[in-house]
Order: sequence, then C-alpha cells, then structure tokens
Amino acid sequence: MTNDRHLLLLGLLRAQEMHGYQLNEFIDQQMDFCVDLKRSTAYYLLDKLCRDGYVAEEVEREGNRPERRVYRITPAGEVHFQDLLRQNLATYVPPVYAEDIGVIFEHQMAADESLRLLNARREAIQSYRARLEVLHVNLPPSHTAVIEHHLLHVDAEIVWVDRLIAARLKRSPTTPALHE
Amino acid sequence: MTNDRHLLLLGLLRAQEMHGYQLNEFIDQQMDFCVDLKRSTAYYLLDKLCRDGYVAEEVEREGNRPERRVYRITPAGEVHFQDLLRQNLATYVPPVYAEDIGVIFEHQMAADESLRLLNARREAIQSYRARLEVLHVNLPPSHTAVIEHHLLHVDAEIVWVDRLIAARLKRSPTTPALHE
DNA sequence: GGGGATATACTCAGTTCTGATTAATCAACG
DNA sequence: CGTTGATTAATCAGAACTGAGTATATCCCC
Repeated sequence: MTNDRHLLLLGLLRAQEMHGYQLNEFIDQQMDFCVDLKRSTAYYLLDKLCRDGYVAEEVEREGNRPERRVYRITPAGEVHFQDLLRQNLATYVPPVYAEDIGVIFEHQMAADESLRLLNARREAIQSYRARLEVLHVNLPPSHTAVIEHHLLHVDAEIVWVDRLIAARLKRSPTTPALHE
Repeated sequence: MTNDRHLLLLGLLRAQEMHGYQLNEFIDQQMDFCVDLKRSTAYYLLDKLCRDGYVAEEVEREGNRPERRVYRITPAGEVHFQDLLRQNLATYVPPVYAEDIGVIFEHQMAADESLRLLNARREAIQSYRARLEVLHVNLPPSHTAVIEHHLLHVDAEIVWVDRLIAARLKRSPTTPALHE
C-alpha cells in the first residue's frame, strides 16, 4: 500500500521538522536500501499529506532563491502516524514477486538458454547479498533488523533459484554445467 | 517494473488470443495468488501494448451489446516477449518490504502494544502460510514452483517476526507472554 | 574573475493505475 | 412476463507516480 510511504514520511517528520530537500537527502542516504521513493514522489506525498491535514507547511522566502517549505507534523498527523504504525506492525501483506511471472513461461525456452539465464540470476542475487553483508557491518545497529530481514529473504531466493536450476537440469540434462 | 505485467499479458496472449474479459477471468482464477492486477489496469495495459504494436486488437460488434475486442500477439510482440522473459529470468530486483518501515519506528511504542501487534502479525503470516499449503496440494504441478517460492519467503518472514518479538522481549521484558 | 561543477530546492507535463460506474444479456423465480 | 440478480464487457474521471526540466547559490580551480 501507499500507506507505508505515508508512515515513513510522518515518522521522519515526527522526529524532526524538515523541508522536502532535506527529507529526500535523508532517505537517499540512510534508507536507500529498504525504500524506493523518487524525489518527485516525495514532494507529491508531502503535498498530499498537507492537503489531508497531517502535516503543515510553512513557506520560507529568502532573497530571490527558489522558495522552500518547512514541513512539520500536525496533531492529526500524529494520530494518523500511530494508526498507520499499528496497522503496519499487525498485518502481513505478501509481496508480489516479479520472478514468478518469468518461471511460469520458462519452460517454453530452450534448456540451454534457460540455464544460462538462471545462472546469471543466481549471480545477481549473490552480488546483492554481498552488498547486504557490507551494509550489515557498516550501518548503525538501528538498521540491523531491516538488513537481517533482507538477508533472510535473499537467502530464500538463492535456495529457490537453485531449485529451479536443478529442476531444469533434471528435465533436460543438456550441457549440464555452465559455470565452473 | 511494470515490464513484468507486460510479460504476463504477452505470455498469456501468446498461448491463446483472448478478449480482455477472458484474460481478466483467467488471471483472477488461476494467478490470483502470485499477481496483483486490477481489471481496469489490465484493460489499460492491453491498450498500451496495442499502441506499442505488441498486440493487435480486433473489434467485434454484435447487436447493440457493448463491443468487445479480441487481442492477439503480433510478431513484434513475440520478439518483445522473448526479450522480457530473458530479462526477467536473468535479473533479480529485490522487492521493497512494507514491514521494514514499521520496524524502523517500532521502538517508539510501548513494549506491550508492540508485542501485541507483532503477535497479531505472526498469526497473519501463519494463516497466509496455511492458505499456501492448501494451494500447494490443490493447484496443478505447473504452479508448484511458484507456490514453493512463496513458502520459502513466508517461512523467512516467520523467522524474522520471531526475532523481532524475541528482541523486543529482551529489551523490555514486560508482560512477557500474550498468547498461550 | 570567469566559468564549470556541485548543491539546493522544487515544478510540471506526461504516464500509469484504480475505484466506481455503465450497459447489455441471461437465467430463473413467482 | 416483469424484475431481480448474476455474468459478460469495458469505460472514465481522478489519484498516484515519475523523468526531465527550471532556477538560484556556492565552491573551487585556472
């Protein structure tokens, strides 16, 4: 849901009032690995939150610079934050996995090519896992729970792609080994 | 990416030409558990695929019924399908997990409430897992790979929520057991 | 001291997605 | 044989999202 983005922005503004640019910088630098929020989308959401009365904006003019707005959470926003947080913590919305669509049609491909592609995927997953490991040791402890979450899922993903590769090899054992 | 939705539609139309309604019925009945595609979105995507030349539509008029269009894949669409399938199989785009946002702010809550909510989540995950198990034995073998994919991830999710609960209990061991 | 890169700060037109609605057909019940 | 509820089939206004663009200030090197 887009609710989680509202939760994110309200949570950040709750800790500290900010203008849009600052907020975007923060998200890009600290939360890049777990949220996907374009800068223009953030501005859109801030405006929406504003229209809904959950944040208030104050325009700052200085010389003839482009104007900047400071956003701060309102009492209604505070309540909404609590609601969204409770909702987020208490529910589980299973994600949609893009990879599912591919495997549905995978059998329509030549075994060789299919295996080559799946091996490439395996490497892509591994290299993403490596990046997570780096984050795991570098990021502050406040992020470890999230990183560990991603590690659990990425490991599940490796198990799965290995199963797919094994299954494909079993069905049509042509040119078995492509890597090492 | 929205590319995966294009892949899905092209893949289905490749197997059999259809009109929009038929396609929507099929997706709702057979693929509900792994794709999230609103009917109106499907019509939008079909139109887009059409404008891009990947599918051709043929309008069927009959009496004064609302008109229906039959969609079939074009040669360009066939090529595009191959490209999208290769791309899908060879890459890994880590999903964004909604739950991450919640845990970032979870520590700002009373321990009691946090534990209550996380336990509710645990149950939600378990009940989703149960539904997957039912699908696992009921759906045709063509779907088993996908179901197993979801089972792997849902199990990862249970491990994670248990860790969160344990960590919260360790930090503030108030009213330890909420369920049984 | 001029000019090219970088940082600050947002806007906007265009694309994508969705909930609500429309509209005809059909089955079936009293 | 009228009306009501499901089925077939798709539209559309509006919400959500994004890439490309605008505009000023500031830093720094030659």
